[in-house]
Amino acid sequence: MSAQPTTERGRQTRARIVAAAADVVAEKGALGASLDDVGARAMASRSQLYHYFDDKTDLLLAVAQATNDAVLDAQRALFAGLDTWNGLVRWADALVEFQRQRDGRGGCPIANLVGQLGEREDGIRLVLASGYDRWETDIRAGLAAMVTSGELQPGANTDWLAASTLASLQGGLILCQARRDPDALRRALDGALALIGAYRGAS
Amino acid sequence: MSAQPTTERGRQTRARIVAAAADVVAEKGALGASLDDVGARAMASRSQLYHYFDDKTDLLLAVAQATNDAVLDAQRALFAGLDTWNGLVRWADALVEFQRQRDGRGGCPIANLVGQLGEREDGIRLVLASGYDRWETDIRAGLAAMVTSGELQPGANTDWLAASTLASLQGGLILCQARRDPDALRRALDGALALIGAYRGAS
DNA sequence: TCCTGACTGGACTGTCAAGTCCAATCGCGA
DNA sequence: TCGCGATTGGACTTGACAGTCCAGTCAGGA
Repeated sequence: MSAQPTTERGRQTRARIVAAAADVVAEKGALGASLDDVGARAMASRSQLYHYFDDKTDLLLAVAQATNDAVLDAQRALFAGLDTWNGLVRWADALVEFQRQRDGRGGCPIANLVGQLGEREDGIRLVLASGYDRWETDIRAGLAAMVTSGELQPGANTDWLAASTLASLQGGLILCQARRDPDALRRALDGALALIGAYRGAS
Repeated sequence: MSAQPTTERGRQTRARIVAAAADVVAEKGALGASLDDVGARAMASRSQLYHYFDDKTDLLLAVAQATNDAVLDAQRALFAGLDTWNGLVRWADALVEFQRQRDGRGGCPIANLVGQLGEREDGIRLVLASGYDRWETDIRAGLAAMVTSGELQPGANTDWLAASTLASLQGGLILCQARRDPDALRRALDGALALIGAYRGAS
């Protein structure tokens, strides 16, 4: 069984390993990432890796959790504004702008892990699914607030709209990634916005 | 340079290798698929692999092309009906039903390859992007026919709607794959249908 | 101070996979 | 039939990587 660090030094070492592993996985893929790479980047020896993690799969599980946190934390400020139409538009604009800065490279880190490990590591798949759940919940909360404030009509199905919006985002990111074309994400999100916009209050 | 087969026997061997490789890649992932696995499944020796393909990357390129063809060919009959609203609904229903039969497993084979190889093999990424282009083109052609027939309003932007629909489908498939929940795809496609539906003729 | 458990260093092993090589066989065209 | 290029068999080389092992060092509590 992998040991939980009990000292401050141990916590830092474990955190360094996970951060390094996330980097290496992003760069070389989950299967292509070697523990030698991870150890070198984390300035940690082999025994440290096996002190804190059972095996490579256990480490990848931690990487999946860290990836969820990174993706969602990066949007935290924008999520807070999702309770107004303008905030929703700003969120979409920011996502597109981010892809533009990266020239359409990279796609969604969570989706990449799903593609690499989703069919082969059920535990990791579940972690990634929980990341999507959190994402969808944040979107839904914003839409629900817009219903409460009257900015969206009371009849708007926020469960469905949130699910559909996250799907548009994820699909837009894949198309953007495959084509290196941020406009693909732009079109996808414009579709999601148009769908939500159909429920805007008459006011 | 990899040799193109000139005899019938050679063509069959090459085809057997690509089919076997596609199977193994689907099962174990692109990096996890070993040439020994592929050779065994294709009843082909190591020299046969290297006779028809430069290296593993070259083989994976052929697998990507075969995957495009498989995904699009499987929908060919449904694509033909995309020129009516009912045909569009049937297409969506068939995609959801297919995921139900698989218990939400597998996701989109093209998207899985993007996640595994998109950031590391540019040639393969381009092949996969061309698969998406063909897919989007088929959807767009159906929508354009609906505009021509008057089933959609003349102002409907078929480029945008096709791109947005494919994104909803791809995103729905990823969410379905991560959660093992075909309803995630259902909600995503319902979003796409609702967006298109907003442009249906007044008739 | 000293003891103990947490933590660390790094060599070592066994396995497996990509790619090479050469000899052998097949079958079409002259 | 004969020659030759296309095709095939499979052993071999080389390197990389996951996981093991043991001998340490560190630091906080008694």
